[in-house]
Amino acid sequence: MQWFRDRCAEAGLPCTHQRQVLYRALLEAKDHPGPEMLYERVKRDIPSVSLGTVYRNIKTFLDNGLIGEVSLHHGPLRLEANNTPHHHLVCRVCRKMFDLPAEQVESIHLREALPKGFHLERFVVEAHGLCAGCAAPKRTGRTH
Amino acid sequence: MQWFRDRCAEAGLPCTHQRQVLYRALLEAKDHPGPEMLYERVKRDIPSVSLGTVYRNIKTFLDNGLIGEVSLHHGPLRLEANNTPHHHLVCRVCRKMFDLPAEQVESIHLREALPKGFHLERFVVEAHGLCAGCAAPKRTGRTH
DNA sequence: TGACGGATGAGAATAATTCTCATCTAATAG
DNA sequence: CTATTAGATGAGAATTATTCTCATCCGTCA
Ligand SMILES: [Mn+2]
Ligand SMILES: [Mn+2]
Ligand SMILES: [Zn+2]
Ligand SMILES: [Zn+2]
Repeated sequence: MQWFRDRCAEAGLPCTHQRQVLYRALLEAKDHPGPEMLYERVKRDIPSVSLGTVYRNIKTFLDNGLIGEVSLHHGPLRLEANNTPHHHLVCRVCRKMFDLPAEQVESIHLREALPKGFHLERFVVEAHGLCAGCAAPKRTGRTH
Repeated sequence: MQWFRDRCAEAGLPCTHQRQVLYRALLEAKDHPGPEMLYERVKRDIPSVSLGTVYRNIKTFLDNGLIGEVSLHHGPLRLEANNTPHHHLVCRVCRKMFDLPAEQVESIHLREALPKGFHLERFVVEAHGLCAGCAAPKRTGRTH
């Protein structure tokens, strides 16, 4: 939590009671919770907190790198008819996705066994980075 | 497309004009489109199609394995404070997620270079399967 | 302490998805 | 080829997820 207060100070973010409780809820969570779940947990300490504040601060924390999103794929469903085994390249900025044939990736190996009880079906690999468009250096001068 | 008609017959699904156009749109798409995008594309051929029909048939196709979802993570945002490098085990049924420390996965190697122009930042690995709860055999007898 | 810029709570607005129901149509039997 | 009918469709309401607006409040810094 001291780390949290320091990062708020660095980023020029007021360290409000709501923010501290929200961040602590996320620190203690082991279940990768979503906004509604965090709202419930924050409400235990601050019954008057609003859902809007939870969403607003989640976004603030993400923008400042205080917390992370579990996946680049939240939001609308995305689909494909391609049923050959393959992985994806994903642009972290525009979220375009490109196919990466499975045979192009060497098989995955673990150094230890998976936790007891989990029944593994397959490994999915995503290459995250910037697509050609998003990696291109900004044009000099006018931006439009 | 013949494959599509055969699979519809197998599954006992009427092979409607809407379904054929929707499936063809997905076959021809290389951009992993979402429901709104598919709706636009189907409307070119069937201007009267409704967005509800697009969503309904997407779900029908998914349930019957005719098409695939790109990721298990669409839907509400999920978050974590854990900023150590790590991957995840993901249950395909209940979508619970468990951490998998990065050092437990041997580094990823490609057999060919990535497509020109993509700037790789990191590989993300997901172990998909069934969690202990979802893998447990159904109790015999009553289901509740 | 006091001033003030950014944060908050309440609730409206928008986006994403699902549901309801009257009507229509693909599949099949005659 | 027509009649039958189970299931599909279009329209739009309902629900869920997220963002926005604004009057008021509070953490920070002088
Ligand atoms: Mn793909
Ligand atoms: Mn994690
Ligand atoms: Zn991009
Ligand atoms: Zn599960």
